[in-house]
Amino acid sequence: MAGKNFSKKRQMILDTIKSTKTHPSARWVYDTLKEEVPDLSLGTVYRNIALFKEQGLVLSVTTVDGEERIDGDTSPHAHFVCRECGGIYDIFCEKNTTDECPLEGFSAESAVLTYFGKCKECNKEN
Amino acid sequence: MAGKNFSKKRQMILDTIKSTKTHPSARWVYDTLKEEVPDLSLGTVYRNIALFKEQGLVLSVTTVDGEERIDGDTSPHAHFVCRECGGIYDIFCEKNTTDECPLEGFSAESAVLTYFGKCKECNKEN
DNA sequence: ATTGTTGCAAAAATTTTGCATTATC
DNA sequence: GATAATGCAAAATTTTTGCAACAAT
Repeated sequence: MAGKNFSKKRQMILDTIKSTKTHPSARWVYDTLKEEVPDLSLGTVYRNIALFKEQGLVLSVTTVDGEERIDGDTSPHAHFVCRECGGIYDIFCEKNTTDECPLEGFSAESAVLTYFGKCKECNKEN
Repeated sequence: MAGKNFSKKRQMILDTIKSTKTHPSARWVYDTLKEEVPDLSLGTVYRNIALFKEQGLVLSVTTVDGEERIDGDTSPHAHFVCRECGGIYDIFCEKNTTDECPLEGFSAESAVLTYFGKCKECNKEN
C-alpha cells in the first residue's frame, strides 16, 4: 500500500514543498533537493507529489508553461499567476475564500481561485 | 503577424470551441472537427488555441489528466472539475464572480474560480 | 508579390512506468 | 522476511516547432 512507509526522502520532499512560497514544480523540488540529496530521482519526486495530492497534503494550483505548480499550503487562499514571469503569489483575502458547494449533488473537496495577469515587478518593466 | 488573417480553419476551430460546453482539450477539438475537415492538423489546433488565449478569446480553465482544458465562454463564471470522470461544469453564481484586483501593483486580466470534487453522476455510482 | 496559415513529421518537454535494488517496519 | 519506496532508464503523452506548400489580400 502506497503511503504506508514515510521514508526519509518522502519526508524531505514534503518539507521542501511546505517550506517554500514559490509554488514549485516537480522539477524545482528535484533541483532544489538534489543538492542535499544527490541520489534523488525525478521519478520519486513525481511519485511522491502524486501521493501528496491524493492525500490532500498538497494542492495543484495551475499549470505555467506546461509545468504543473503545486502549493504545500492547503489553507484556503487565492493565487495570482503572472503570465509574464510565471511567478505565483499568495493572496490571503477573506472575501475570496468561498468554499461552499455550488451545485446540487456535487461535492466539492477544494476550491481554487486564481487571478491571471501581470505582477508588480513585471508591471514596472514597461 | 500572427492573427491577421482569419482563415476558414481558424474560424472553425474557434466556432467549435465556442459552441461546446465540454471545456475541451486541444485533442477534443481536433477529433471533433476532423470529421468535418479531414485535412486538419493537430498542430494547427494547438497554434490557434495559443493564439486565442493571447487574444483573450479563450480561457484556460485547468489541466485534467495532463491535458489543458479551455473555455470559449469568457464571461465571468466558476467551474466544477470532477476528479473522477474529468468532466467540467459551469457555475453561474453571482457571489463567486470576483474580478477585482487583489494585490497592489498587480494587474489582473482574468480570474478563475475552480471547485474540485465529485460530480453528480459520479456521486451516484457509489 | 507579400504576408500569414497550414500539414506533416520530427523534436521537445513533461510525466509515467517497469523492474531490480534498497530501505523500512 | 515482508512490504513499500527508490533509482534508473525507457516509454508514453502532450505540446511545440521547422519548413515547404498553400491561401489570402
